[in-house]
Amino acid sequence: MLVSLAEQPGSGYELARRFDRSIGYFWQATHQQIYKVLGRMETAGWLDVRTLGRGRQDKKVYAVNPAGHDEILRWMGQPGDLEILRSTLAVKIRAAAFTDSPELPGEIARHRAMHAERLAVYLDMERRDFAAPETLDRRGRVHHVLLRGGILAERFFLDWLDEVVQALQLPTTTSGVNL
Amino acid sequence: MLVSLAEQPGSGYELARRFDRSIGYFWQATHQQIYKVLGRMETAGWLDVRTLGRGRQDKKVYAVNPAGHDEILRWMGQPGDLEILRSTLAVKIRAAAFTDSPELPGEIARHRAMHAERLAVYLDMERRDFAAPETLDRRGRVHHVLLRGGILAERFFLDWLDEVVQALQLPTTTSGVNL
DNA sequence: CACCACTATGCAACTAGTTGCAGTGCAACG
DNA sequence: CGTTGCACTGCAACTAGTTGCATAGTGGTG
Repeated sequence: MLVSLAEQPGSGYELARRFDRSIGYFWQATHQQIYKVLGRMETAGWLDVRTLGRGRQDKKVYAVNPAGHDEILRWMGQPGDLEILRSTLAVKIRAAAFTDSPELPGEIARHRAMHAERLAVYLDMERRDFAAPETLDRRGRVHHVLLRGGILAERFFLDWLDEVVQALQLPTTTSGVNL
Repeated sequence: MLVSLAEQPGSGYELARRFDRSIGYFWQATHQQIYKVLGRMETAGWLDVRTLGRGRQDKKVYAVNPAGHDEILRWMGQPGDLEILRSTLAVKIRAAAFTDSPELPGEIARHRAMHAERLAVYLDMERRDFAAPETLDRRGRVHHVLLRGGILAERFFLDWLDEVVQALQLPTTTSGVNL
């Protein structure tokens, strides 16, 4: 999976930061996870490494080699799992059918606010980097459509949380216009 | 987390099946996972067990006791992680910026079809079980709003995949009207 | 009555992912 | 020129979750 990201070479650290952008909405990984996978893929022979040892500071730059490229194609060829959605908040809401937790409304509001903030960030990115979608090349269109996924996802969460607030007849604290 | 589901008593097997319904859209677990967590929670003293041993067939019915109920309240009191979205398909799409995989369009169509099918199932459930939302009690409203989450989620996936198809200028294979 | 599907539980071994810690070297701030 | 912050890598120990297997009773079909 990380293969697809080492596609454009870089160090583990850079990869971790890149995760926050491009596909952070659809896949998340800590730097630990990345270093582990990087190591595994190196021993599998899919990556080439150059160690830039200026001084004693070691920075390992990984690049996908032909074997790695083959592996990507093989992986893309086989069917993958359906998208996974996971929400502890939903479980808490479920529990609200039985239990009365005074903190739940606040928690819902918190989630709503965070999703709203993310949406704002993503929309900003879209405005800045993808102002003219028609002029984009394939690479640009791919990046744009992934960002679109992030935007639609956040909108989904907001819409849903608004329905939740309504259904539980909670005070409409921070609900407002989305777009 | 499973606590909230053992709220209405049942055996591990029943829990696993219940997962497929109520909150399957927001949390998934195999029966293995459930048996493990059930065991852990029993030793933690949050559950009471009655073993129905008709013949030698052992069926363990779990029920949350007061200590378990306290634990649920405690858990609901602390802030939880943001909703997590995870899609290997998105990673493959990302890879499509560099690589040309002949199977990718089919894979996208497959995912789209599966999401469409799920959406149809959920809408059916809504039509059958929640025809008159105004008449629902708290419990019913909670179940309904969770189902709404599933519906909105599937719609989000469909919308997004349609954008993907358009962005990659793939033949519009199975795309159609959603609702 | 042989076979299959379903209800029902669980172990063992594994992979994936998280958390906490720990270190280095560089650049900027005051 | 000491401290802070950040780029950079990694180990060790853990929790979560998956996969494959084993087992057993029950009810229905051909």
